[in-house]
Amino acid sequence: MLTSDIPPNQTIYIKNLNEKIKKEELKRSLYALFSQYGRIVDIVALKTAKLRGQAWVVFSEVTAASNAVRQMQNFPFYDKPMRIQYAKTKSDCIAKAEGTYDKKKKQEEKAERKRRGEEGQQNATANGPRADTNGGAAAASRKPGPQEAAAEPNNILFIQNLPYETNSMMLELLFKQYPGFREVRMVEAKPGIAFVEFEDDSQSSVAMQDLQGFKITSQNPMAITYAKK
DNA sequence: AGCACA
Repeated sequence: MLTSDIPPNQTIYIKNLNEKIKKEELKRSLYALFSQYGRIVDIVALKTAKLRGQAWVVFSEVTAASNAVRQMQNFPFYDKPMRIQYAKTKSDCIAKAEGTYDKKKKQEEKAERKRRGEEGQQNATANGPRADTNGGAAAASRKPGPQEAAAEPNNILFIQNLPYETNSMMLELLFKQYPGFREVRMVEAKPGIAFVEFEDDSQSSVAMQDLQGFKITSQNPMAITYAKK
């Protein structure tokens, strides 16, 4: 169709995103959702009139992008199905890494766009701590420890070793991909852990198998066990 | 609907 004309790119372009979500939260959630396909190098999201509701997720590998395009197509994200394509052009961060980034050319293109678009530029933010904070080796104080005695199956899962900034939306996005998902409960007093409830033991087990060790950030593989009864 | 990165 129309979208498949675009050749593969390690960056995916996502549209039909919920425009009410704040930029930083959007990036975090996209990170949580897409890092299952590979290493994410950068996420770009702008809230300008022309660019809201869209985002670019840059992977280190084209294959990761390809899987993401196929498997997350129409995924209900903040109540709206995501529309995913390959990006039309190479991301700047990639060009820079390859040494092919041409600043002059970039500026010309930008001027060109402005000429045609006539947009009222308002930025306002500029504080972007970027979503790819993969070097956050600071926290991660919780050691899983030798807690043998595999608990008996339970429809409720106990999640540990989550990065501090994890919120329930991020976990919900991950876990609701599995049938029988009911809800996520976080414990405000205890950052780094959460409970995720499914309808029955077998459904919770499937999710546990699949998401065991899943990294929301590169430093935090999540540790999933059955909750104690 | 809309393809940026300052």
